[in-house]
Amino acid sequence: MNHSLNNHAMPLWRQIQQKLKQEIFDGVHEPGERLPTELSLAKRFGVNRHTVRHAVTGLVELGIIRVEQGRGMFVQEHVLFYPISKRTRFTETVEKQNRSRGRRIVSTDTVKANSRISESLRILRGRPVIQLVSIAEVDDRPVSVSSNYFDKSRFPDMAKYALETLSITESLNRCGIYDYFRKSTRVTTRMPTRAEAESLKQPHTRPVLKSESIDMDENGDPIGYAETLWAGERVKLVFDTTD
Amino acid sequence: MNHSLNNHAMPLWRQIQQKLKQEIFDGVHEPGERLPTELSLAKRFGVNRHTVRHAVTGLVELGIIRVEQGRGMFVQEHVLFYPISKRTRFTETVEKQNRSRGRRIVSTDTVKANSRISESLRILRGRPVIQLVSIAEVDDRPVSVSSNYFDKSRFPDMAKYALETLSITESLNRCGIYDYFRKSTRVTTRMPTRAEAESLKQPHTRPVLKSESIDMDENGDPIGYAETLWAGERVKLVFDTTD
DNA sequence: CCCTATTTGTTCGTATGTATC
DNA sequence: TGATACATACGAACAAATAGG
Repeated sequence: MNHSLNNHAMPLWRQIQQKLKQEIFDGVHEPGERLPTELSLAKRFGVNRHTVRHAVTGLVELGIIRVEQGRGMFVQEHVLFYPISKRTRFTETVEKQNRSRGRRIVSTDTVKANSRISESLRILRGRPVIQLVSIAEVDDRPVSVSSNYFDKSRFPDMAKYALETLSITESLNRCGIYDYFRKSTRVTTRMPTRAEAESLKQPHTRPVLKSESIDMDENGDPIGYAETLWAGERVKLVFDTTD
Repeated sequence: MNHSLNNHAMPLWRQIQQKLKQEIFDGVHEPGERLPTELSLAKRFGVNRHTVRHAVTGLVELGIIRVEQGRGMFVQEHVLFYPISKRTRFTETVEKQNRSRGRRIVSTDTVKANSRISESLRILRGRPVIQLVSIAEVDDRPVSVSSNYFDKSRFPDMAKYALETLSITESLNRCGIYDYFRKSTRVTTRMPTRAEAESLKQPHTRPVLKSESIDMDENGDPIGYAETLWAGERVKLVFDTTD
């Protein structure tokens, strides 16, 4: 019998559910952190393990808690809804969700276009392209690692501008591209390498989303190709096809 | 020295590359199958392991072979490019890629709308909805497992029609919906459960794509909500945002 | 590779209170 | 009052996944 809970004839499991919800809301358990085990929660509340499980199922349904067999229960991270439409802009997208954002340039380089890059940018294979590797962060946590590719002969100073402005959109502005549009986006999934998991600060046992996207100018000509890895647990790509 | 390869002064690695490509094209190694180990290939061609690796990297670049550290090299399955746009139809989509297709109804049921379903269909939580679980197959291999949800009060006979026609589009036709549109699609990734991996006939150590999609009628009112799991290794979702 | 400890998932059985007919 | 169904709660055992040595 637990007297601190036993009131109002409300079922035990519901009382526990509300208590846990409140604690998570109050920040007792941070997003992403592991919750106490079922057994220890059962002990704490003075109930059977089943009762705790019953309480938790509702919170899983609500997307507040995520359960992983053999690992434990975790407070669900706030997933970032990342809308992808004709005009996709990282900065605008995130600020609408009241999150802080940032971009870190990892490296800039000049490489030869492989088949995928050359097809996307409609240039010859082997031509020099500027590779821009960057990490996008939301609420001080990395959400994606991108490799952006630009035709070097068309945008010779992209690398410099990117390092100065830390923004793709702004860099393109300085190159004379005042507006651009998302042409297509391909999405797959795979397991990350150790290094990729490290960059995204996520366990390497969890999958990532991979997107290959092409941006174009007003004439429909490609201006940039990008391959982006997204932290699978913290991101939902949203495609709106209403118009 | 290997005399069967050594001709035309073509580099050994390139000869090996072409030989492997030819074998895969000829079906000696089936898509998805494991290739011989680097070492055994090296032995077979009478070259050093490095030479084989050099040959393989080119095939990886071309998307013909996939290498998984510690597991081996695999012939890349033909990925299905699944375009998602305003008008998304499974049948049309697949036939354009000259693949055979099929849909298997796993179960039909009447369940209560959870929060996600009710929000998507704009009905009250707990209202009865028809759940339609089906497996889509391409070239006799499952590519996705879908749960489609329809408001039971609006489409009371969906389950019956689906079992008869094995097609969502056709079933909606019989319900008086002669045209419908994709409203939005959300994409994430996660690891599959054992049962899900089994349904998709894929290793349970490989991730799946999850999409949550809403279809609407001409008036913009929702008519169906679906959660779909895609075999991550065999599918690329393609979002075209040109119009 | 096996082995072990930890943790969640599943399935039994049991008991009690409550609502309904 | 009795019969029945359902929700709540506990206990035990085993299965399955994970993590670490």
